[in-house]
Amino acid sequence: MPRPTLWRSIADTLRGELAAGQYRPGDRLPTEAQLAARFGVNRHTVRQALASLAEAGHVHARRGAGVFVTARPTEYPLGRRVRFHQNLAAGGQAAERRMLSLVRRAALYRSVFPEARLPGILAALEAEASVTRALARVGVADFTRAETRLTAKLATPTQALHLRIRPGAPILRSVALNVGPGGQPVELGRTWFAGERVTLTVTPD
Amino acid sequence: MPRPTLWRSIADTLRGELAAGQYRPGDRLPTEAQLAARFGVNRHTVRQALASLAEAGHVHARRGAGVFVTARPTEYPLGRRVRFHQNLAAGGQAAERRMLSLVRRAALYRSVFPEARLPGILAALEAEASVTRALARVGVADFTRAETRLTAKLATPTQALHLRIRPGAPILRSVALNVGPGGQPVELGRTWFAGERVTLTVTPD
DNA sequence: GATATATATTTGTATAGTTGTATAATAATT
DNA sequence: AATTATTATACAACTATACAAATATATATC
Repeated sequence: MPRPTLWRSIADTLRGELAAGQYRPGDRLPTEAQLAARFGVNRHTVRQALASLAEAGHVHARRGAGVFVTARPTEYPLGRRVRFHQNLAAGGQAAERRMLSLVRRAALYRSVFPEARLPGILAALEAEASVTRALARVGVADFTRAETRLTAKLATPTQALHLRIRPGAPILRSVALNVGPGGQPVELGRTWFAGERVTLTVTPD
Repeated sequence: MPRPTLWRSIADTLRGELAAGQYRPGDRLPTEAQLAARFGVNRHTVRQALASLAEAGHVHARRGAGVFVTARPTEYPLGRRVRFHQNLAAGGQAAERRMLSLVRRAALYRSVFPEARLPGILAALEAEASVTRALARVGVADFTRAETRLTAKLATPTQALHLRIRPGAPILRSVALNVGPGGQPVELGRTWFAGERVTLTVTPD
């Protein structure tokens, strides 16, 4: 059993996204620099993860061009019972943006925006550092928290790195649904908190 | 009172320099090797000092990069109803009567009642199975939830036994403060949920 | 349109430095 | 004598930086 290192957990994440069909055969993966920013690690750490995927035959790199998903994935040694599910893109989940690289505090977040309902949201997010300001740019002047779901999880190595806690430490996952004035959902924000250092307080008010 | 050891005095020195503003939040400390040279000790002794500073949240280390001074955010303004704040291990519990009762489902709870303010509450609890009815017996006809605090923890073996999960699994701890009509606290209830099986949903209203 | 040419991107390689972990040995304390 | 603190050494994992090599893309030129 291999020790859980950073590059291994990154490789696992990418392998999972490949298996889920998030990248199709022949597709180009994000550049090493982009992946490094996404996971908040050095480019070499991503390279090690990619190297392990390449060794397993899942991807192959072309110098100067990029890293590509192998057309015919090699035989899965587990047999014919192994099936992978397509990632069912639920309604309006076209645009997804990760801002891991920007956050270096006691919380991690990832947001999903309905691009069909909010045209130009991606460009606005590129320009603005704040989600609120980006939403204002595309016409959503105000939004309120419609629902917050909370659950406890264990920190993955990558989460642990960014939250400055040890892997396996308890984290608090918050999934918040924000809606606009008309009640239409405008953002689905996931936030992870270091459970040992943070307390969430809910007051009726 | 901790014994005065080498690493403790080194930690004290560094903590003093941090407090004096010699290193600002975000700054990188000298490398462990440099600190070891400065104090004339082995690198491991410095590491022990740094570890204690890290545990206290003053610094955090990034493998390969260095040791950095932590910037501690104090509050997370996520909305009017939801606030996150640091868990400062504020003790200060008054004389309490404890009653442990266990539910054979996915949650454990333990309540604290102010006996001085609610004479006879113990007897009422003995007689009644419901906390609400017991409170009604001692004159608290109605009470409302004034505040709920949530945090993630790891299950102790005992909790794991009752929640039917494995020790070390993530659990969600909820501390709810219930107040009577006049705003006086009548119950402090702690509940543990199996984080892997339970999701708490917070909705306005 | 075709073809060079320049420029920016992207992967490959090399080197050095830093923290994390493991093991063992030595000195100090009780 | 036994436990704890400190030292010593070696290696693993990750970061930082720089540069080379191949590719992609736009631009200019014919």
